Amino acid sequence: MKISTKGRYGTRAMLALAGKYGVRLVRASEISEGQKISLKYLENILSTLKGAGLIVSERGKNGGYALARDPAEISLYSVLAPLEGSMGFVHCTSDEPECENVSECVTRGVWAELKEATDGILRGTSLADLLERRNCMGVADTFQEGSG
Amino acid sequence: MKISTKGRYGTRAMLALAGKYGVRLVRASEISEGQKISLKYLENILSTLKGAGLIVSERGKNGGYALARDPAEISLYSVLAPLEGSMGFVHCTSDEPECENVSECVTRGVWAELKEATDGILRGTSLADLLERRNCMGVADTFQEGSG
DNA sequence: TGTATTCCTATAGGCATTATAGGAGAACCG
DNA sequence: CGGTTCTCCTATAATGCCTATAGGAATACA
Repeated sequence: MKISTKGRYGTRAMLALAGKYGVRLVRASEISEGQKISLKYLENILSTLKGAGLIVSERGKNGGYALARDPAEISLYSVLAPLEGSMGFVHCTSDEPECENVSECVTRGVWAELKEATDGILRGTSLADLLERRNCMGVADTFQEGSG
Repeated sequence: MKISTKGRYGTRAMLALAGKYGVRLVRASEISEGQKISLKYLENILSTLKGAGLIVSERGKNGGYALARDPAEISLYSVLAPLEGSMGFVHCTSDEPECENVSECVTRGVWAELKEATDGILRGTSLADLLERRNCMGVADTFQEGSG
């Protein structure tokens, strides 16, 4: 029932990039320092996000990362999905659509309901939505997170 | 994002008990064999469920387990909560209500939404509901589960 | 006294998550 | 060019939780 650190760190990194969308590239080290995430670990996460087509990058001096498209066009679902591996509460509602006992499985329906509900929320929330919330909160340029 | 084996096994065990509610006690070994769960592991799970007040037990010969109350009065949430440890998607929406960065935390609101949605479904689904679904499916007395 | 069962505590095993490391490749700049 | 700064790639270590197992004590009944 928990979102992994990859999912949470990745979300924060994406928000950091969203804050500079259309302005400039952001170095991994900037995000790492601002959010207190290990640089190397963050690199792995950014690599996954790039593989998913969510961000673009430029190497070399003055290089860095940027969102591949507008923050309003990037849902939380699309960020979490590649980082979490699979988004189901049980195996058989995500990776493998069925198992030999599907016809007798009473609980599968409930797990599927859970997935539908959460998928809906995550698909319906974009990075831009979250940025807007931040503005309403009148908070600074960082995206701190506690022990969570 | 996954429900642990404890949560899933526990749910199945509770369904097995629900099937005999008001009829007789059910031995752990019966459930273990019927559902292909290690007896010892199942004992641990049943112990947790008993600690949560969901089931009662009798020792000794002819002993066994039974639901503490009507299946209609036992929600899936109440079954999963003690087995899963905490039902939040992040730490700060379950165990610790707040962290020092709560005021700046943009993502917490979304994680809380997820929790509300799933909690609602799980609280709204009772063991009796699931039993009824089984009857509609015209299936036998067991609660098999696949790889999930 | 024997048998069947729950109950309690400790501990081992597995394995995914989490994180670190080192260096290769690429772009810029003087 | 050569130095610097950055991404990028692969491998591997460390951690910790989840999963499972084990042995035996307590209890009930016949």
